[in-house]
Amino acid sequence: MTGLVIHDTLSNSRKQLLIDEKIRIYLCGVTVYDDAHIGHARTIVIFDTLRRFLEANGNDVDLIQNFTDVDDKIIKKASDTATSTDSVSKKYIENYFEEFDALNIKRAVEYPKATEHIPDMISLISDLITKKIAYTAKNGVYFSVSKFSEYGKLSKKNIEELESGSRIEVDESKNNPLDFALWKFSDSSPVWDSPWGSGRPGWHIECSAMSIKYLGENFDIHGGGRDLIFPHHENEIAQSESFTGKPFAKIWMHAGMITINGEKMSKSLGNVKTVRHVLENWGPNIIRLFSLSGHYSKPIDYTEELLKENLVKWRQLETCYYELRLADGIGGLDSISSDILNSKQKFDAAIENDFNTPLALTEFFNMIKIINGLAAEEKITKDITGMAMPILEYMLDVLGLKLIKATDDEIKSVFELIGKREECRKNKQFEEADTIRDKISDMGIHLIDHKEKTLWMKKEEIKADT
RNA sequence: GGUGACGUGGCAGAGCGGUUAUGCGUGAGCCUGCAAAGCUUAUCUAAAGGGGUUCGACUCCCUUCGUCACCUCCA
Repeated sequence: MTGLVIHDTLSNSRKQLLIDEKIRIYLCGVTVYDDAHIGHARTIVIFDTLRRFLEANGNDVDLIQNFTDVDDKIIKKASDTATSTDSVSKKYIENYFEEFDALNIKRAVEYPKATEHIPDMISLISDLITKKIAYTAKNGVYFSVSKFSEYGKLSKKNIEELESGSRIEVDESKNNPLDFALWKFSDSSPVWDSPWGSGRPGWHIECSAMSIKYLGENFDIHGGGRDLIFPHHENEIAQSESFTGKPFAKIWMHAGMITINGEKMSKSLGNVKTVRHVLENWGPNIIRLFSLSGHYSKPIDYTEELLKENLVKWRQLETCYYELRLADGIGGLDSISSDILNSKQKFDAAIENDFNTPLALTEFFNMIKIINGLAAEEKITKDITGMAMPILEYMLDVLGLKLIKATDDEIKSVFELIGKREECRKNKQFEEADTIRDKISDMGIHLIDHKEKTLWMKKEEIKADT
């Protein structure tokens, strides 16, 4: 495969993802100075799902995601909390992995850190200075925007308008207010030596240096949140293309923001929901479903209603999985196999069509409805499980969803208790039967009484508080 | 002010120049000893307003209004 088509921000058109032996993706990660929030989670879930889809279909994916671990905000946090910048970034990187592992995000191939790539940045900057595209001024080394004629091509801005509308405090030492820092002079920690004086790198240069280092000069997809289009990605293009003389990323893919009451989640508005908080209250699966419930390019409003809707769907999915898994009926496949194959085909087609996950989820849950409908009639057979389960598991894998599995001990005791309960029910000892049911329920296991038999499923505990 | 995007039924949310998207919610029912879960069925026939183009527009063009994002660190 594949026929994957993605909307490219730069050309403002849909582009086919061309596949050589490897698909190389660079995702702009987080600045590690504070807790990650649900907005970070959505962007990362989107790219994780894209990567999972490609891999599930037999492609080799090189996904690189950086950590920005040198930044003014980290410095501020360190001084506010009387620690070092290292310990600040270390702490939040640890938190990051804890939370995003819990979210079932596949680890990137590499998580390069800015602080570990200073020499790469310095050589890139040196080259730009040699080419007279960058210059040294009082406060640092700057990229001269006027030397890159295509500046603004990503964000569709033109330089004159930017200059007139600029709200940046004008730094008189710069040639042009739009010029951005490649290297900032400083004597206080964190600080590195450079040919131009001690200091630290500007923000944008790390992504140019690290993406080129790990993925080459021209790679497949460069991703991040929409809010990075300007200035971050615009500047990356300017630096990288000036450096290599080649087009940078082939496809620029940008994820929409999470909003609250229609407004972007941000610190200044005080409407931030941390990943940790949402994980505690809704768990990883609901977050993933929620994150994919709208098209990746559009905003999603964080509301209890939407979360609850996804919780309802999650419960249907749990039922479906256990109905399939515990099926022991004998019989044929009926027409269901073509329905299920159809769902799989539509699911893939939706994702290939500019990563249309809301449509893919519709197909996914449509398939679940078909299976659950059959289950309600007690018509699930081993043969049906044999054909449907691999497809269900494929979709679960692509979506990064993970069902809670019961331990062997739990399964053993559940079987015993179900047997006992059946006895009680036969003897019309309903109080005892209900007591046993409560006991099973305390184990997080839910019983499904069919006509002929009782099924069980281990349900994920979800508090469902926003 | 500039740039970009968007405005679909109570809510969420796709596609498409001419066929019911779909889901949630809500009503009724089935199953059950009772529940839960699940299922079945019904329900809303929606496209911000105004102009065009067209045999025909939710889908294309123009315009008014509205919303959001970016222009400053930001996923």
